[in-house]
Amino acid sequence: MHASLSVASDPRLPIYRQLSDLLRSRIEQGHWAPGSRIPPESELAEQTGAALGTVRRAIEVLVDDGLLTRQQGRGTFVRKADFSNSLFRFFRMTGEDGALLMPQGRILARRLAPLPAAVAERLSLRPGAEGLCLDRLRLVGDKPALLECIWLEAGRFAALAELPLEDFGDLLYPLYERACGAVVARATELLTVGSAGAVTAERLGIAPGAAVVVVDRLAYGYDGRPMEWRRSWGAADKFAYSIEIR
Amino acid sequence: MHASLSVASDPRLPIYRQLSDLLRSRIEQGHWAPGSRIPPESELAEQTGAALGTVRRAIEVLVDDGLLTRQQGRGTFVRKADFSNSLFRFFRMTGEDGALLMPQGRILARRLAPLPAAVAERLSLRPGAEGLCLDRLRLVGDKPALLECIWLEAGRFAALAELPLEDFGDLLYPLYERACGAVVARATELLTVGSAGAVTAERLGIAPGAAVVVVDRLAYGYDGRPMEWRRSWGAADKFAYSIEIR
DNA sequence: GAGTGGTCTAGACCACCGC
DNA sequence: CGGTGGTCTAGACCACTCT
Repeated sequence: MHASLSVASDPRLPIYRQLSDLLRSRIEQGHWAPGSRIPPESELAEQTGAALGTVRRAIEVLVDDGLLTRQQGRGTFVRKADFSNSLFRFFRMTGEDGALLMPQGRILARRLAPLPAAVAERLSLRPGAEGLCLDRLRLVGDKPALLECIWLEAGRFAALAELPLEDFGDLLYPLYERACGAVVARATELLTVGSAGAVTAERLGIAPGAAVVVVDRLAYGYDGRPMEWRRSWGAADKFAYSIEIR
Repeated sequence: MHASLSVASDPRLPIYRQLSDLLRSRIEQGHWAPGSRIPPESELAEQTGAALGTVRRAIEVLVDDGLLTRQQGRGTFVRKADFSNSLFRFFRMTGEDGALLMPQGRILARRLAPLPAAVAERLSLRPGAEGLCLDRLRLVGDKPALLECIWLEAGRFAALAELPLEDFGDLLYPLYERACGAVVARATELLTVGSAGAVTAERLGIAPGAAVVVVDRLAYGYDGRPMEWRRSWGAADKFAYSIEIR
């Protein structure tokens, strides 16, 4: 095929696959910024020498992967991940009256310290590398809902080490983007159940030893590399998660 | 379009949508049995008057929905749902050495009784309708792992009321199919965390009041109607579930 | 080799968006 | 109105499975 297709993609793969790999790499390398519009299908077809239907199929792959979204009449856009409610999806986050409430975030503590070995491994960093650790409380309607322990690479997130704690705001990921140019594309989570230690229980306002749901999250950037590790604790009696299986 | 398309499908919808609705209804009405092969795309195209590409797209919808699977060179098949491990996906089901173990099933009790109101509602049956209730223990390596309470419509599953308890085997869904001709297509599950009552704790071999994960499942047949409701309890310390979010 | 799904093309027209 | 994605067609050729 054309030159623009042969950029380090296995030529035995179907063209639409090679094309989607090409587009994916452009997105991951920041060639097209998150939220921005990519060129129209017709233009991509012309540039790559593929038929329009083939370009459409390549885009379809990335839409299914959650990297792009299409909007009829407007264009195709690099998707900005929206994690504003993702952790709270597992928990009931309504007030007394059942209304949805916007969770607040409050940084309890911040410190620079070597990354624990397990965290360093998950972040693909060398053990003992300098890390930035945040203790954070999330509240729904002024009541503690989640306690979070967050680890970041100190160098990349140096700006957060200086920022006044009051300026962190309720959402961290937009802050990462504003202050450090780090954009979260996706994340994996592991849910388990444990029991609250004394400190955790006190901060969450529950009885020591009470059951808590523990969510370990590893967040990745558009380059596919891990960026943030966090562990969250929430009262188990507030936990609910529904799923469809087939 | 052609007559075969206009079978009660909104004509304003795209043809591929109407077609997938048509195929879906045929599957749900048992026109093509689970596991069997549907006619080749070329034949469907000819019969319906649609282009091959349009038929392919309609099939694609159902493949994405999990109703069909394609096999290159062989054909397209009505998918048989395989729930053999679905409940255990949330739990660690390995032995001491980490090897995967086949869970066993043991019926503890069986009785005919009016469906509880909440169960009847979920099964879309009238309150007080006769139900068949099974108490079941699932074991991994001879150790209790899950306790289940299962409700079925008594009429449809009459064969199970007579069957010796030893003949139920380790998996219920294949039994439903063999004995009652009822095939499960999909299910929804709701996970919450609770604490074990005296009886539950004793049967699971855990301390009374210990945290348990509760899974409520509603299983549907190919006709889209609910068929079985079950609630399962498992020790929370064995619970683990991972998910990818974006 | 016959039959099936998988890929690809070239071109047409429609539906929606924003100016 | 022009530009975008959404649908649809008709046909070609490839890759795999089974016999």
